[in-house]
Amino acid sequence: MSHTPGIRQARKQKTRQALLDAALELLEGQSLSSLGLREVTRAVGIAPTAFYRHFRSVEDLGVALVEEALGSLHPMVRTTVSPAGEGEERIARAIELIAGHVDAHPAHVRFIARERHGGVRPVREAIQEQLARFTAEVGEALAGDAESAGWSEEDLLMLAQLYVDQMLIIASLYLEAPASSPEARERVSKVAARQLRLIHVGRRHWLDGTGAAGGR
Amino acid sequence: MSHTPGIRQARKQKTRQALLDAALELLEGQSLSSLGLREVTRAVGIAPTAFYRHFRSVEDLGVALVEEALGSLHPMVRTTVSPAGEGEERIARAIELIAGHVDAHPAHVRFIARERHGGVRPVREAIQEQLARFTAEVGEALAGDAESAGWSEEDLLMLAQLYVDQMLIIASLYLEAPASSPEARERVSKVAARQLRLIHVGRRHWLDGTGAAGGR
DNA sequence: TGTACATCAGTGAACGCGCGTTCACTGATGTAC
DNA sequence: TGTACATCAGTGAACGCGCGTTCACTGATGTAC
Repeated sequence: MSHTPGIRQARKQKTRQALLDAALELLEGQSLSSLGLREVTRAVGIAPTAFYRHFRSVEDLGVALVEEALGSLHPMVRTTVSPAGEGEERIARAIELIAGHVDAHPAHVRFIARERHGGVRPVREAIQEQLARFTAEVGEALAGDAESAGWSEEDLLMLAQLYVDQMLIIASLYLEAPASSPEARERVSKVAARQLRLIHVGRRHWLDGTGAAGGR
Repeated sequence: MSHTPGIRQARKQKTRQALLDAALELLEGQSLSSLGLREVTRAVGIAPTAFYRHFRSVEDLGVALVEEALGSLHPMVRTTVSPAGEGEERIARAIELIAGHVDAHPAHVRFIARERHGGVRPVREAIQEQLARFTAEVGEALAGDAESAGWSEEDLLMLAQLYVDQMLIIASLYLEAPASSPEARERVSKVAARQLRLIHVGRRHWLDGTGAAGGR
């Protein structure tokens, strides 16, 4: 506690953040695997060598971007998925959450969509790890839901995975819709709502027909 | 018909294919936006300048790869989705199709997954175009299905889109499962089957409750 | 069939350029007394 | 409070390297007669 250096540490943090911000902006038009260290430092206005005071490599910066893009999203997802409410209302809530997030952080969303299957292994793995966490969290939230009575653990996780993947798909549909066109965005919202609704219908009738839990 | 040059054209075609093959292999470990022209010609064993006899740029080669990866897939998808059969059986058929395709052409599948949201616009657009074609084709196939009686055109396309996205997700799950581990692949098959089954259940009950076509 | 000319896939030298990384440095901030 | 020393974020010169692209070329294949 006594060693809060202050000024020096604060400035370092600021430069670090500037590097992350500049990289994210440059990544709107290219993949991480082609982003250059000099490109980033040039955008920030510092010497190329200063980069090494903050990251070991561009890959390393990419991993930090994953944390920045997804780390703070967990509480949001939990509170959106978890609490009860009528099905249709929860769908609307989820879609608003996604649309709002894409509006607020388009570059982060694009980065995740792009690098999820991108050419930089450590970044890919960091993203998969975060998505696995989301799946587990959504699974827990679903478990505490009356509609999940009688569901096996396995089925709950499979549904959670379906939801998480669907959210990413919806997010990237919003990304592709020109921000300038409210009609395009409205179209995305409508299709997304219908898809979530269909999944919801499937969920409600999952245990029909069989006395047991969903196996053939 | 009289001007089938023969030898020269055949050799050119062969070199072009060698460039595509070498690029695809190099792309297993990186993104298109960081793939170098010299890298590709070096792998083929020709002079860098010869590249220009076949493609205007690496981007251009990427667009050709999209055609190679997805162009021949349309008939397969049509025949797999279209013909009747019990629901469970059709699901098994679709999953086998996907697993088999990933086994036969892993690099193509990885390329599509990676570049779908990748950093090279023309390639991204070529992929979106192909996927839109798949969606339209699946939509047509669904329309000719007894289970789609009473469905609006809009709902059919939304379902088709859900299926196409789901197929891509399943394909990339297979990609991530180590080829050496039959258990991992079996796990993917099981989850995928359940997800398709849940969508199918949703589809069967889509029109319940409302007399009309799927609105709130 | 043979000859003369045209085409064109692939070559190899050359270019200017930006890259990642190293190194010894500077000078403001932090710390001990 | 003042002084002497330590830390460390950022600098700037220098390096060797591979890149994409240009150009005039070569020699096998194709074509016209």
